[in-house]
Amino acid sequence: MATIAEVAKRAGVGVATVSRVLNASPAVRDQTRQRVLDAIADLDYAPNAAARALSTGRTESVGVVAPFFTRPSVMERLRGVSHVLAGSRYQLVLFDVERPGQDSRSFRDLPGALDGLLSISLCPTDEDLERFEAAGTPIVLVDHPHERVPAVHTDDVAGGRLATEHLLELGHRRIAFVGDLEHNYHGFTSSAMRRVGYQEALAAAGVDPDPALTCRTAHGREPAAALAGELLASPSRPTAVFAASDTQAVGVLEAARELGLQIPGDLSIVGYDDIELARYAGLTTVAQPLEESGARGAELLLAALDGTTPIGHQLPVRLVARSTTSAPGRSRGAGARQQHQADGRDRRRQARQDGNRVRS
Amino acid sequence: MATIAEVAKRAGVGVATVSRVLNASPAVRDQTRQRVLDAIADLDYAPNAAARALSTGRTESVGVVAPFFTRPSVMERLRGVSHVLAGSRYQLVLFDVERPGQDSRSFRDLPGALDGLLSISLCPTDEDLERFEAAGTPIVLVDHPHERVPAVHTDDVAGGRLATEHLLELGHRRIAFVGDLEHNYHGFTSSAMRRVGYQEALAAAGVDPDPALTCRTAHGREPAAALAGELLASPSRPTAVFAASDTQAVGVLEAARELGLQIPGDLSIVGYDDIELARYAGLTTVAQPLEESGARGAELLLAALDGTTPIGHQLPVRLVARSTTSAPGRSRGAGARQQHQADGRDRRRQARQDGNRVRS
DNA sequence: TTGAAAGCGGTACCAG
DNA sequence: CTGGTACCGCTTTCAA
Repeated sequence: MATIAEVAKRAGVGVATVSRVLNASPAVRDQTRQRVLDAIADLDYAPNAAARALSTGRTESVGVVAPFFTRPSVMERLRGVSHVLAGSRYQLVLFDVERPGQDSRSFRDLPGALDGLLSISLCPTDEDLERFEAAGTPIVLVDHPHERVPAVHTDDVAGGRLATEHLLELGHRRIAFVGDLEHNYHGFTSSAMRRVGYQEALAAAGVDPDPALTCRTAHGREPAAALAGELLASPSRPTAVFAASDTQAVGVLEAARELGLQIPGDLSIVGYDDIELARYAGLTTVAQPLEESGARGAELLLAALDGTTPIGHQLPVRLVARSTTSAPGRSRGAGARQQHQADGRDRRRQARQDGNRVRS
Repeated sequence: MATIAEVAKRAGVGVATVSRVLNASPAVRDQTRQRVLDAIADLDYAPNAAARALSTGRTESVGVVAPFFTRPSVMERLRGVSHVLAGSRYQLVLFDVERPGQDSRSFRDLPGALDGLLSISLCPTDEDLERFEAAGTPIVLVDHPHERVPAVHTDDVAGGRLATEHLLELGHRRIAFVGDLEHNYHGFTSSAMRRVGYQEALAAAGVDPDPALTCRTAHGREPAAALAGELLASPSRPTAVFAASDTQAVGVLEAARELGLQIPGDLSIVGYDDIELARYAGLTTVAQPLEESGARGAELLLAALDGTTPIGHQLPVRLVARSTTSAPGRSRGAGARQQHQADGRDRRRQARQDGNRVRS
């Protein structure tokens, strides 16, 4: 690979001039620039990114950390991020945080190696944050609110409430919750928040919560199916299940079918996220703009990289009633495209209408 | 951010020693090592990736270029790549090649900035290849065969044949093909190959091909739905459609339902890829191991990075009959879990059984 | 408008 | 085992 020195020599100029041409500096005579350009073409020269990074202190790349890359919801967010970043000069470096520990190692080294960081669903520790701040590396959070860091998030508690209220309104009283294990490292809290919303809604309706109906298991369709298998085999089985994610909801759906239960006649099911699959499974769910959240997060990060101080904001959630919910004991769907709007958006930011439009 | 020099000073040693500790060289007395380690901890030192890259010539990162990041099939492949890479020391730099041109720019600079490259579904030009070869940067292809470059691929022609034969066996004669536009830059050829398989199967069955039934449109559910809408409204509509991807098949499915057609009674549909959605849509499809292909590709690349010269191989495809196909005019599914096995694997490599196992 | 030279923060060779 | 030092390739003053 040719170096800048070779280009300079061939063009009969100094390396500084080549550098100027490379960086589109106006302070180069046209004639000179052309000689340099020719030399670059002749030598098939391409600048060395590492050398440039070392010299400038910037790497032209942003990191995206995402847990559970496996999850469709994360994939959809990533898609939004990728699209926005593809239009910028930054490269996207992906950190798949599947197992704990893996990330803490990375996080330490990251500030120096990256110009910015987008954290999806994960919340960096205060220590991590300090490190980034010290290095002047901006961070933006997606799917996790934060006091000090710009974040694009939704109100998971409100979402959980929404799902549960939908079931309550249909007449259900024995409503189970199926969510993730909550001893997550690094504050992956959405399932827990949705559970809180669930409990709030039950309490508000004066329904006595049955602890046996609040279930948690490893994320994924199969664990949820296994759990639901037991739950639904019980004589005191619930008439409805609110799952903290569509993936888990589909697991519950499978388990129910396995047991010969009619959906929604014998069991109503509400999911969360509205991933593409939910639409095809006809799943009633709490929808949030996944791809958009990623895109917004990336835009915020780009803005931060540009020197501005972006402020985060909340995206709306809404209930999408499909065919997995109905009144208990009935066999028809919830009927008439019933859609509750409930964006838990901060009222003080109500004005940001344009920023919060829901694509439907 | 602390530098190696500061650490050295604080530990009372030379920078070389610190570097040795950093790189786990055994040639350091334990006592000295400890002093250095302490200094590192005190200063909260983290090595600078750019400096290291400049010095060693290696960046510890591999690029993954993927077109149409939007496609579920690509996402599933990426998932496999990510999982394997997460277990290595390499970082994953993602290149989303949505629009042409975007990539050619990148490709030029890539060899220097990356230790290796994994190209998904895309085929680099010979020129690109030369550049990588010259830079000693290994490339591995996923979903695209190649003579000179290790690749993990499937036989798309065989897959197209498989789908079409399935329909022919059911008794269909008017079989349409719905695929991507074929004037793709950079050799994204799978749709075209599947079409060839379709045509071969028709010819082998002695069915006169009707050019009006071979359709191509932009990739995606909606374009396919629009196309199918016209195709199916025609009085001489086909009794079956083979779509070059599940996404397009779902579009056809929607269009058919829109027209009030019974599936599979009035129209049989076969997709391709067996993405997660296919399972829920009950779509008959040609399955290929998507996630596995990504994982395999990543393993190959890791092997190449390790100095070995890996050889690519072919992964099997098979038909999965679900409920969108039946004999023409009947209203039931294709029945008894009929599954054709047809991995178009190179017979000379037949021995590599272990490497080609199908997960079902 | 241009060139010389001093870093940027490591690695690795060469002495000792 | 350890330290000094010459690069790695580019950017960016500083002078000319």
